[in-house]
Amino acid sequence: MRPLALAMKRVSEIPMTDTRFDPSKADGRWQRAWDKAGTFTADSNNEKPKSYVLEMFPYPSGRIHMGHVRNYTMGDVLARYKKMRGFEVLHPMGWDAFGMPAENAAMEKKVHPGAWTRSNIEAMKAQLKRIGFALDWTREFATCDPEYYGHEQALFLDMYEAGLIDRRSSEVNWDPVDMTVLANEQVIDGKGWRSGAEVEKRKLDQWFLKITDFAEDLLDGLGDLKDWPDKVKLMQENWIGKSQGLEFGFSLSNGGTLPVYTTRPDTIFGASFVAVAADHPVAQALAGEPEVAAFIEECKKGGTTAAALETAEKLGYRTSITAKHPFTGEPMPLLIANFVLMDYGTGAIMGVPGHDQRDFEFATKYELPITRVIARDFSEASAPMGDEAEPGDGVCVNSDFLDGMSVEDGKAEIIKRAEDGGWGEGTTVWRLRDWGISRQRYWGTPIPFIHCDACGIVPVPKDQLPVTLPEDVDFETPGNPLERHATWKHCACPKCGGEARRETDTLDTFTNSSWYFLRFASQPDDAPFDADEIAKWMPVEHYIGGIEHAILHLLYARFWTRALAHIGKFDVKEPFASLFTQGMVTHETYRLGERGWLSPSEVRIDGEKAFALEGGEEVERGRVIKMSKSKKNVVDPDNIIEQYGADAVRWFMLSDSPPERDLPWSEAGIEGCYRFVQRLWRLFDQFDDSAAGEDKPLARRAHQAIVAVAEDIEALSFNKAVARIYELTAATEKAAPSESRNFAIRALLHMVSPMMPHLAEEAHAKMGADALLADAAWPEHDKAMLVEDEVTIAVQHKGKLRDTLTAPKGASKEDLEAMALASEKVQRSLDGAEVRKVIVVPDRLVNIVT
RNA sequence: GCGGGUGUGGCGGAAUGGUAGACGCCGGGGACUUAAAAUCCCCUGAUCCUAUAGAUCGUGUGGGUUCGAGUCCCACCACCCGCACCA
Repeated sequence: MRPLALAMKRVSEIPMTDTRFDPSKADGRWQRAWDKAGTFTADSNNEKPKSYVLEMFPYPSGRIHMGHVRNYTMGDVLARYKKMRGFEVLHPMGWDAFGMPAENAAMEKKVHPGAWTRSNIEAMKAQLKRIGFALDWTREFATCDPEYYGHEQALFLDMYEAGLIDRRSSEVNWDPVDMTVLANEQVIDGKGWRSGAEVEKRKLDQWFLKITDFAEDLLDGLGDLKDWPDKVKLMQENWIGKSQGLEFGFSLSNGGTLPVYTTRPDTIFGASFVAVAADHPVAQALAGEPEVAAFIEECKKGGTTAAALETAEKLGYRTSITAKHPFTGEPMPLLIANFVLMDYGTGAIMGVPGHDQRDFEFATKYELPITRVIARDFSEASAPMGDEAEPGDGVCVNSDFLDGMSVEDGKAEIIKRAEDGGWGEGTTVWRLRDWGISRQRYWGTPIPFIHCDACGIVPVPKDQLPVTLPEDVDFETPGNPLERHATWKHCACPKCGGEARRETDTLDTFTNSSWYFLRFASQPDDAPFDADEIAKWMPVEHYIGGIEHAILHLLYARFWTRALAHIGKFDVKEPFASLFTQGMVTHETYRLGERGWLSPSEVRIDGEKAFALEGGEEVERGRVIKMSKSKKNVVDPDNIIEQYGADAVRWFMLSDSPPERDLPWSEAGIEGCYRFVQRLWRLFDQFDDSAAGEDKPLARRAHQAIVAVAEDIEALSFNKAVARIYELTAATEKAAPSESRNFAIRALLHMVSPMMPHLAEEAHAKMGADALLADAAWPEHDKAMLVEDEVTIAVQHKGKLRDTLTAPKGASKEDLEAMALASEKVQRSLDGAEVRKVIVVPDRLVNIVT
């Protein structure tokens, strides 16, 4: 730790004086004042326009980290700014409290997941309070509260009623370490998103939410999300994966029909084989033959990781079956192929080697015919194929009646003929799958269903909700504690009264976060939410969180909102009007041979080099990457706040880096922020009631800053707002006392109040105010003061700057040209050359062309 | 492979087609002080130079459009992210 940091500790013990702001006293004082006054309690019963500012609620892992601080500081500035602008602001906080880590803790530390979660929430809430966030804590809840998940169960039953929920046997992603099913979205590179274990395929009875019913709607809706990052919209679009093509049947030589799906019906005359997935019924029917069985086994072995797929060789097995081409009637071989996926399309394809790279590689290997049916130009119909497929655009060739047609027309023509002939139809295929939500875990929302031998699957009657989790569970053995609990699952069938069993699966935690924003907006006891309140607050005006939720959470939340609107709960389609994905907080890494990674607090920086505090050896300074426990490059917010106060940390979070990019944490940076807190404190102290007189240039800068900072905040360009505040601060410091200077000081006080609320309140009170600054309005600006009366004109010759001159605003082109030519520097540059043309941009520049 | 993003001083980054490097950090020099901390002031892209002046170069690379390009267009390079045997 650097000497300055040590000095800070002493500083905090020095009483607050005119020249020193003491956050250790002020922070708590104002946090209590806001609490007591209910300053940030949202009230829907007034005429003010409403604004809902929301940050993605945290998982209560134990400690707040810098990423949270950055995320919530941005939201906090927006919430406080909106309030200053006359909006009634809803800015709530809660806890995404179900999930695996609680169960892992239960296994490792022998604590109940609920107790572990509750104590984490308590600790993290205290941390958030210390940062002074303008949150409406009256609406706080945790998703593990029975009231919350009980309402979730009710919504689940409503969705079941409406046919949006399915129970079916399905091949699922099974995580052998967490011993649970995972959604496709939770499988990353073939591994479980939490455990990192290689995911296996299993067939299980599962509950599904029919998100695919909304595929088209979810895709179309992206078009309306004007204030979402294009990147996120694209990721969702790709994930939903709409593709249009033709589904048709091949007549097989064994008498059957094989449905295939293709997006390129225009290339049908280039088809030279047909291939099915290893687990396709046609392949399975042949599994009696030992050779086929062996091949199918071989196909299953291949890894599913990206690297494995990249290098995986295309394998095929040629069956004795042939398929008849629908137009030429030619028999084509049917193969079993490892690259055909059972769960996309029909699990079978027509192979067109000339115009699909995979088919090309496959055909080359198994010596199947490769014909050109698309060419760049009709005259190139007989051009030989190269050593790659040609998947691009062109015209149809060697294709009978399609010859000469564009790819697009060719597609339409084949689809039309297939439909007219009754052997196929144009279809849409989606990449998106239904959302499997069953989890064989304890710490989640119990699925409110009962299995009865006589009545089948029976929903739990709503008056029996919530179905709560049993408290007495053990985590000694792997698997689902609900399943092996002695009594919990045994119950009476609500229909026949006979003996029955509760569903022991719980809901995927992503269901908890799919509607929490609705519960924040209204919290009646007897219903999940109130439609009138929803109408007042929704949609969320600003939603801020990490890019890692671009698909999972954000797609699910959009789906739930649509589904609930679909069943008539309210009239909101999109939950989040604007979305902002903030960058990560990063830090340099330190590594020392055998000792491995060192944390920043174990390292002393000296110029270019770094040394271990313990032992003094030189340490290797590594890349600046996301703060993570494993690399030890973390900085604990609590320690920083204790040293520098909440406002310095908040200011750091907003400074320098644009909010969507990564923010490198540095000791020097936070010290600079602390210095600025103190600098402002001294400036605020110079507010002087007795000062008189006008300082027009300073007043003008203040008015301009009021407008510019507001624009920057609204654009979430906090780094620019910060820079402008620095500029106005410097100008104000230099100015002599005047009424204008007092105005500038007050403007600064108000402008920094969303960012450094404690300092601002303290200074505000010291200036004699008895109301809270948090309730004050954004400063007014005078339009007349925005306009300069003198401007600086750049004078260029040969495209280079030669001189600058000061001219009255609005000076005529002729005057500017004359002034420019009169410049000694310009004349020297011209050196007698003939002026051919002079370009004058009023109030900006003069460019002389010779 | 497909899709997207980024590239500007030592560092983070500013810049409606119009003075590139605002603002912050680092660094250097100075003032104040017995000394230190804190604070304040000045300098700080590179090169040349006859040095309070001036010139040239400079926003990943190469072209183009323009009176004028970090910004627009074309081609390329590097890095980062997402998806991926999706027919």
